Amino acid sequence: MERRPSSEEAASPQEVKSISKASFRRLPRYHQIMRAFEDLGRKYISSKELSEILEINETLVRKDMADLSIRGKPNQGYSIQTLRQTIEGFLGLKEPTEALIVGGGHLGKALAMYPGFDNYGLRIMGIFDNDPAKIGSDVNGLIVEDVEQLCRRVEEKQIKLIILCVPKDAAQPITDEVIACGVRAVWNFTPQELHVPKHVRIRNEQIVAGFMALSYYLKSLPVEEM
Amino acid sequence: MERRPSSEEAASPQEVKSISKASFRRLPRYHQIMRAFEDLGRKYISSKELSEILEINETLVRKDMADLSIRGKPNQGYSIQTLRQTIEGFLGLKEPTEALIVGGGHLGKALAMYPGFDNYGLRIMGIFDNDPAKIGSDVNGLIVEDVEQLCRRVEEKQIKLIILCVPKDAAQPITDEVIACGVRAVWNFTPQELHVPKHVRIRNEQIVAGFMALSYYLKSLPVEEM
DNA sequence: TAGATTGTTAATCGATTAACAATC
DNA sequence: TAGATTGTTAATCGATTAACAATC
Repeated sequence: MERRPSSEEAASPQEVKSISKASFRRLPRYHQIMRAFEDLGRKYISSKELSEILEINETLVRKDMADLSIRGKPNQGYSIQTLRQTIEGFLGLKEPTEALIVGGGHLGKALAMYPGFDNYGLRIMGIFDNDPAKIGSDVNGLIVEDVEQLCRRVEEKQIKLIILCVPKDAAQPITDEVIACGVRAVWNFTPQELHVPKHVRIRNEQIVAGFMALSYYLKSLPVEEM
Repeated sequence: MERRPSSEEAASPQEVKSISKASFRRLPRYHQIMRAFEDLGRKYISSKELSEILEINETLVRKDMADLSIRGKPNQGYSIQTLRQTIEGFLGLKEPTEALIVGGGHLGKALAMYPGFDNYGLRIMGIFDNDPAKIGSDVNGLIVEDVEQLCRRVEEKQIKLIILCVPKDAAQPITDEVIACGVRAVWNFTPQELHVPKHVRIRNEQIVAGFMALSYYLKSLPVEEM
């Protein structure tokens, strides 16, 4: 019998034409929720349930599904597996992404050891520092290398992504250097604003931004509620 | 001579009535840029310059300033110091916020040692774990305490903010526990979606979300550019 | 079938941008 | 003064929501 796509078949990345910015930003949370529900053995989830977890409107969830070209089943909802796989396909999480970490401080080490990255195709291929005391030490099976070697390794392994965990002042020079060697994306954990050519993508993880939002909330609490 | 507010005087928090959500989200980046420019000794910055750094429209910058009740000087721009102080006042960064870290793994340690928090009034008052091997060890001058003591410390010190760096499965139970002891905000570094009462604010730092956005970009690069 | 749920269109809301007058 | 820049209003754009028909 000929195999036809079932109504809740995952859209391949190509099938997802375009997606709104706002919808794009919600994908990681959808993905995480799908993983949690899969662990619980659930097969379907309704837009109502999703909307309650994400604290957004039910219609918005259905709009997001439509953007992803995912079709649900009346009376049942959306296939959890399909939704997860569609997001993974769309974001390219099924193909591996090799990355190097620059900076062997606490944060760099914490990221090198983060066990979850595997699930998203992120492979940490090396970690670099300029401190002789750190060079040669073992981090989760990786040997810390001299940052002098960084560019060579980028070229050898055709690395496209750098994870930046260096002190602020080193951020821009290292970024310039690795871009010259072919890097296309920088995951920036420093508080430095980086300047890069148009073909390079930056993602700033300004850790302190999260605190600021909470501080605002805590400070504006009515006194009697404190 | 009577002191009158100069045209670029900082608005006190009360003076900033309300601010759009989108504008609120930009405050941390404005703040960071102001710090960098102060270090360089600059006094004023124009909306054009800011718009270029942030890659947003010039008018939007002026709208944000208006939201913050900050007035610029024609021909000069906005006072860097005023802008920084207004944001700090608005977000409550001038008053200290005491917090406890739960989880003494790599990430918990990295956060406990993060030197930048001081500048934002964030004071890490303790770090907790349930692993006997970690309890009693020193992290940046703090002694890791047994998580059994957590609630007691929250109450003693009237802690309102918890920084959560525990394994996924421990996230919800610990959250429930500290909320019962009076905590009002949770800075969640675990990938667990948390359920909390309405009066508690959550900030999720889903680390992996940043990677997903970069993965999408890298995977959708035209082949000849790879 | 009735009920639950999806899917889509039109209306609304909020954020951004264009245009231009006001100011130093 | 001319030029640079702010400040504000109206127009536009994009995202969200309400309403309701379609489906199992």
